[in-house]
Amino acid sequence: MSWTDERVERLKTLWAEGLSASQIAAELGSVTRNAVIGKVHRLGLSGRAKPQVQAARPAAAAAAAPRVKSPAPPRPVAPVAPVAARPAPRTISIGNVAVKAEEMPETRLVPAAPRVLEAEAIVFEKMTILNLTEQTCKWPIGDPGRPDFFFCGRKSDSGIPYCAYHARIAYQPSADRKARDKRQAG
DNA sequence: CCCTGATTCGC
DNA sequence: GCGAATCAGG
Repeated sequence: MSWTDERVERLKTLWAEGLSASQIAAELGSVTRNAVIGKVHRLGLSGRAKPQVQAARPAAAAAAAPRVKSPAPPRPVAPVAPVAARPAPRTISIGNVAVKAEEMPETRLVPAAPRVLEAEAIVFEKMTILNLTEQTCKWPIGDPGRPDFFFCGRKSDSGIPYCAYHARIAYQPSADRKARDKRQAG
């Protein structure tokens, strides 16, 4: 695959939208982020409007993204294995306390503003599906199948599919679980 | 370790 | 022109 006019235009657009080189590489396919960066320099581009930083704050990043018109975003693919069986949490019980998803640390529900939803959906998909790795938290936020769905995305170490926060929820210590169950039972 | 863009230089 | 390797930084 080479830099056809079409792919160059796509590159310009995505770069202007603030996607990172690796995200653009994934979007275009058949190129590495190095190739993208090299091309960006040869084109004399450089310095995007709003750098997207990391994927850890999808709502904020998307809010900063330009509101571009775009075709309907492709449906997110079914989430990877560990996620599939787990419902998207709106509230989560920790002990006998229900925590709203909105209040979970460093997680955000996507604002419902329809006019920015299209741009957000694209960014989120890149940051969710394409950027999920062995060590990103796969706790789903929102409804899979909706364009504003995304994963928590924070770091998850040692082969655990969730970040430290969500791992605690997913894998409650037996003592805590027993205590909670006892309270609920009696 | 994860990621980012910048630069070099053999191809 | 291209992009892997490398560098420098968060």
